Amino acid sequence: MIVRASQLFLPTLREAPADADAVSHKLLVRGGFIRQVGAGLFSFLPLGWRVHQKVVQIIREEIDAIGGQEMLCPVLTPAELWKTSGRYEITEVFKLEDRAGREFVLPLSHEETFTFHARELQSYKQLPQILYHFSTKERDESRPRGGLLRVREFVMKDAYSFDRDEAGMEHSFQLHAGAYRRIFERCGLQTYEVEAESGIMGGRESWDYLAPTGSGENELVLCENGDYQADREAARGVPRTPDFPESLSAPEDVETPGVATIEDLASFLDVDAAATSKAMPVVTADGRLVLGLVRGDDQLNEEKLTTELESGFRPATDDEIRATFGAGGGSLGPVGVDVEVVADELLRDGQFVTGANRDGWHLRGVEAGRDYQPRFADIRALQEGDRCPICGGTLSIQTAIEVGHIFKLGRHFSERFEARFLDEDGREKLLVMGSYGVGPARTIAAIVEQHHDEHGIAWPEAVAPYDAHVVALPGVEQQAEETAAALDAAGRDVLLDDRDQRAGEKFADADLIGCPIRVTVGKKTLDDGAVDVRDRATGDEHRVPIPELSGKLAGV
RNA sequence: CGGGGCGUAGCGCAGCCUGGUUAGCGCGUCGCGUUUGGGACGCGAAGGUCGCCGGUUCGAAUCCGGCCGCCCCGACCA
Repeated sequence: MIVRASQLFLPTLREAPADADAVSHKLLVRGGFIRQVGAGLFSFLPLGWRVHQKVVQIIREEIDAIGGQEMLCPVLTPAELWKTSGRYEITEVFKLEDRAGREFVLPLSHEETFTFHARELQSYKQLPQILYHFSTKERDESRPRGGLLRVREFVMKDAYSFDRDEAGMEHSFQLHAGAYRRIFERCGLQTYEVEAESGIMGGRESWDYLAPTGSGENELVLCENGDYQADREAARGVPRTPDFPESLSAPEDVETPGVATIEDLASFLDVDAAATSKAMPVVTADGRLVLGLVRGDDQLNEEKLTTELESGFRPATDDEIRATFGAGGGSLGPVGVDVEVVADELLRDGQFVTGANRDGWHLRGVEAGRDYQPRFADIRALQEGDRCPICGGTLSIQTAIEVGHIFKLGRHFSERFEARFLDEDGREKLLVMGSYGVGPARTIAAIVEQHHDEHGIAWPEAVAPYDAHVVALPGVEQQAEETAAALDAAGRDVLLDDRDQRAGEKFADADLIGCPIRVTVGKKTLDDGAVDVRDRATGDEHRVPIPELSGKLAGV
């Protein structure tokens, strides 16, 4: 196929839009792949949609290969389905009514609808099943950001597996894990498969696929020796051992005027920050006030505490703090107050400095178990400098984009929808489900984050908008056409830049758009009856006679 | 949801503080000419409800109030 740039809707920009921050956002907009319509809302222009479709096709092939069956469910969904599942209350769900007042939901994924259909599965003989579709998802995000990284509307491939038992679900889950690895590999995207934090739903196992990038919302933890990888939210690191002062037989008051932060406290008392503790009062969804306690040099991991409390929570207000502890924020501690204390595991052994619940005072030598009775849990966030839990190697943290997420759902939805089947033993049982999502747009953003230089994008072949970009310089239009035709005959999709522009501008656009090879046709080369073939990613350039083009392409 | 920033031609911006010609600049666009292997040059031209509504004033892009939109940070570090 040959497409002429002179007739293509391909508005490239010399400068990045002022509101773009992420590299992928800037380059996709500048290259004429996408345009913003509103916050978190993007149109895919012709070139962008070609890339999107290529990613979609790769996903389709890999999911089909594990037995997936493509179908299509509606976006507009009766609210009743969501009330049945219990997800109607989720804040990010878009809700609307028709003119008769009937309630609808715009789904953020399609578990409800697929489970609704799965009720037609009646016998174990029909299992397992993998059903999927590509469809538009809507999310009322509090804050869209980073171009394609977090949006309010996007196409997602979501697949659902239905099995007769856990073993079947495990098998379906592993099939998808394999498919996902192949999908990202084919897209030229480096990803890491990590266990995800299950959060408020609790108990469900899920894996994330994280692509390390320059910008993103996730943090990937990697061991220098390659034997450990995790999402920072769920990562287990081995922290350093604190330098404890001499222990005391009982807590001792110490006056600390004006000391509000851990840093101040450590230097004022001349103790290791790791030998202090930090108290964070929170209020759970059902109104309980809980004191979260972590080591002074640590940070609380909100997800972990949510899991531990089996409830979401918010920070306590100043008034609540004052009423419960009799002191302000900087002087709180677990001793002598009647509140539930959840202490991090690291506070189990040793003596720590804590707030005294008296403004301007702290306590030295506070010991869990002796001076207060906490519930212990792992609620600290992993931090740079922690050691690998497997080999003791150094852990690094880098930003990443979550491009895929696969869940073992179990019977959560089948129970609510009463999606049962008759098993071999004659008993009626609930379907055991899994769900598997991947976003092509996010995948594209991640690919750009991983494959670009200062001039623009360098697409991996499998997802490039066109295989070759033929730059036709003035005076050799005829030969440029012949070159494009030769590439086309060799089965390549060709973008032929036949615009009446200067060479520099065409080269700059070619670099920006990022097709894997650029073929320059100009007077300089024509004496040899040849063209210059340049590899976008490496910059290598070779002169190739036109008749040999199709044969030479593989080894540019 | 909290904080900060921004909104002036297709894109990127200045002007606003200190109100007063016909609202500018660069890029892009259109026409003519010269050019033509890394974003050329000359001449000419088009293109603006200064985000919206209201107020102050003889006079508002500029000052005041309200609203809308967009971006960034935060929504653990008490």
